[in-house]
Amino acid sequence: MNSPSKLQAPVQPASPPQRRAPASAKTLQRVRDILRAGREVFAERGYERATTTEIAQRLGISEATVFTYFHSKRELCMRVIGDWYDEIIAAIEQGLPREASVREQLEFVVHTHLRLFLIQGTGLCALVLSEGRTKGQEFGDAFVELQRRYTAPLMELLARGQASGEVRADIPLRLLRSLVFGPMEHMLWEVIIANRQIDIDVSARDLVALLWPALQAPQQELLGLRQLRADLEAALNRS
Amino acid sequence: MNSPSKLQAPVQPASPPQRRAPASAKTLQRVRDILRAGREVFAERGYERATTTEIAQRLGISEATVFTYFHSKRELCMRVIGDWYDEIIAAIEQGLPREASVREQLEFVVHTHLRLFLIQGTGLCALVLSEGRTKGQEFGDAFVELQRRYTAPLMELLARGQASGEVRADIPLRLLRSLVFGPMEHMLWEVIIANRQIDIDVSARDLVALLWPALQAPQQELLGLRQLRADLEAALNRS
Amino acid sequence: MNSPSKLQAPVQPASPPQRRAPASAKTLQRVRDILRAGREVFAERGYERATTTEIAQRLGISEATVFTYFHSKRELCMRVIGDWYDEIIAAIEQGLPREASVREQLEFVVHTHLRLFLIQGTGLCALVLSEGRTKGQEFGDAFVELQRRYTAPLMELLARGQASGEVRADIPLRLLRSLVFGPMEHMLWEVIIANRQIDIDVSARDLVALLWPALQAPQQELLGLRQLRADLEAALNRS
Amino acid sequence: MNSPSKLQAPVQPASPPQRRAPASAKTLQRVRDILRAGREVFAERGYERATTTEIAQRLGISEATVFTYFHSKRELCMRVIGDWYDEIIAAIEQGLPREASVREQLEFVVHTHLRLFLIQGTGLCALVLSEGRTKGQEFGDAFVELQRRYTAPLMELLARGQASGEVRADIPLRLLRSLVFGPMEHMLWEVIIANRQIDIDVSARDLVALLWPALQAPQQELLGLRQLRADLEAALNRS
DNA sequence: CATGAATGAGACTTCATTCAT
DNA sequence: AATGAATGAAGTCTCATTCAT
Repeated sequence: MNSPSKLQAPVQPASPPQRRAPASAKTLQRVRDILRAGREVFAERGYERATTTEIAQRLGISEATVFTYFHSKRELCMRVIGDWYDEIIAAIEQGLPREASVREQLEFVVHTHLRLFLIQGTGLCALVLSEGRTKGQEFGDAFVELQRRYTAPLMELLARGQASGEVRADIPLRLLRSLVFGPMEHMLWEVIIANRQIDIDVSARDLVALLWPALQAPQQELLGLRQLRADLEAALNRS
Repeated sequence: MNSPSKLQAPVQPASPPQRRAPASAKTLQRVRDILRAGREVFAERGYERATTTEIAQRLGISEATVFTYFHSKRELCMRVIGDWYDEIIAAIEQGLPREASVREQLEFVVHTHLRLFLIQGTGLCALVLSEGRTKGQEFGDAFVELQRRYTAPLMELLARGQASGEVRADIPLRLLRSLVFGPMEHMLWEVIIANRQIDIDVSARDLVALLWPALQAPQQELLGLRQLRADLEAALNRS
Repeated sequence: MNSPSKLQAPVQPASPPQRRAPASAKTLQRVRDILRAGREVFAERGYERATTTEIAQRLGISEATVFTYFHSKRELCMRVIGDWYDEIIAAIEQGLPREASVREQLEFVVHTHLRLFLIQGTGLCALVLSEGRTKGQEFGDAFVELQRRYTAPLMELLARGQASGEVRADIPLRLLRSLVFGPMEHMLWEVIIANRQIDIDVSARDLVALLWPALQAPQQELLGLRQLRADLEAALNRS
Repeated sequence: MNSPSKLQAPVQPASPPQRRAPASAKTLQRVRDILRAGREVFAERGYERATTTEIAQRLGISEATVFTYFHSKRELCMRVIGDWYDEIIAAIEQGLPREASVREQLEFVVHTHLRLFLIQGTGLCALVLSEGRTKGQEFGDAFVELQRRYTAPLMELLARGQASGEVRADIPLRLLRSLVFGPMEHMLWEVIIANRQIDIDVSARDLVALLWPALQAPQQELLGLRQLRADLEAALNRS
């Protein structure tokens, strides 16, 4: 949680005597409250249709109080997005079963993404999608870095897979990444637009099963399975 | 209105607001002009940041004239999106080499999508993405139908592939569709956000090459081996 | 009237086919109305305390209408000030009795300034004074040019006086200008702050009578004696 | 409060808000600090653009503390202006070389004014100029008295000059005062608006030299200089 | 005494939309 | 049909000021 993103100050004061404002417990709570309400409203409405009035109303505070803690609507939105990214990144980095096979790790990554997006993320996902386009202006510049960190765990995983031979190496990593994230986001998109519910566990398993042949080295799967059968037969003979 | 799609007319623009009028050539041209300018502005700015003022200015006409032909900004935007969908659908339906192999047809579909999206569609894509979320309100309801028609050619293609044995039949069509559209959209997304240029021909070919192994029917030996492996895993889990 | 100040578009369309908008009579009247109300309010309240709300209220129009004709409060204020300067400049340039003696012309300049300032200008004078300080930012840059044009008639007059021998030439023009404008503004200042009324005709005549000895070329005997005195003082300082 | 001026205390700061309190040294220091910071900020920004936040920040204290010692922003500003006036008045009253000639005293007055204005006063000068206009409301009433005390030394000086025959008596004192203060302020104004630097010593001497002929009784200068030459010749003959 | 925290009031500005001509 | 003109409604943001601790 709260890895050192350039976008935001950590909500938990990791190092106390760090900045000028000691950030009292009360202040911290207010910041958290506003971020929570802001996340809700931005997720529900998108940036333009979200209003600072509504964010304040949900907390039962004055609009001016929101601006006491965040200089602008834009800054608040950036913090909301940054925090959300950080949560996802932290959840994956901390939970990744690094000892398991590449395929199992891949399943974990996909499952975690689907889960976090679906809990509250659909709106935020759309928020990032629509606001990221204001590229080169206010948002967007910071988004590229967030996006990089966001996809880093998967990229490393795929690179390790390539090194170990579990993942085909004749395709650029970037394309492989699109192969994984793309369908995932498309599924989410369908969930959003068609308001259809899905079973996260099942969907994650199915998606990886579907992708896996494409990620493996050609014939690799076949070779692996033949080896498995041979091993099994040998084991049976030994027993 | 009285057009194939519930939202708009694909090639022959819809009748003017009053269906009493015979839709003179002049009126038709005005509607087309406004739709063209509207598409530009909505694509560049997104719904909220687009202004009717700018749309009128690009045509050198009065803002009020826009409202003579469209009841509201919202209606205009819907028509813009609807027309754009229709264009893509028509381009694919008309150009699809139905005699070629499924793989070749798939390549055509992917290539056409990438091309149309990248010409002017990135903005419109983001527009749909962000506005589609106003679900249950004004947009959104109509989008589901558009989405259905939009993905229909690919769905039919995949269905034919399954029937002919060229595409595996053990996976729901919907998942296969995500497998194709997902990476495609993800690539586009990278193009937008990172401002990176891609070669459409190469990208389309690479993407299909990558996807093909996952779409193909597994060979018989593979199927058997996979079943074996699944049985083993289940047994181990039970023990 | 409406000399080509860089600050404003002429209110009367001097050259009809000049800009895109033909500036209809109605529009021109609105612009004039807003400028009039704006001049009143800015003069009464100063820039910061003037509100666009009040300007609109005085005209019985919506606040939005004000912004239809002026992009911002700041732009409106600049136009107000620019127009006012132009009026003063035009009044002096057109009324100056160029055939009369320098002293009579000087009296005309002083009288005109006092008159125009006192009719409505006191507030505007203070406005320029207080807003000009935001130098190097928004205002101020344009003010230097306005100030130059504003003082140009007097400067030329003094220069002509120097050339003809009616005004002493041994003092920089700039200092002479301060000698004329300074007391004039100070009188105005007293009028404003002490709310005292003055007789413009009398005041103008008195002021010029007072200044004239200081502006005239010193007589020869005086010059020699002054030199003597200066030499003595220098010698004393050296001893 | 209980100070010479109705507005403030010149050297010993006024008592704290509650006159019950004995005005501890600590309290006095606080008041002085706030007045100092307030003077800076009001001078730099003008009344409206100055914020209590910035004043508190410059002292590293809470905004609320400012309001512990001053009831309102307005009151603080009045005290700031009053203190500044008192400083100028005190500097002139204490330094005036009453034994020297009227002309030399005049030079001292002009020099002192220029000096004090240019050190920090330009901003305060503009502050008074712009805020004095809120006549009849909060400021303004007290300003008349300040203005009177502020110009008193010069008025007395001119009156003495008239009595001694060194200054012409056929012109109202008030007009003579404008003749002195006017150009002085106009010079300052140019310094502010054009950001031009001047040499105070030189400027003061030049200005008085320029003004002196106008202040003298007609022919007075000539008479004075002739007397000087006669005295000199007599002295030389005696030596 | 000092202040952290909160806020009411109000400012400027934008924009889709209407209507008389 | 086309538009010039006007505006209601709403939004973001600022700041002096208050009050409990």
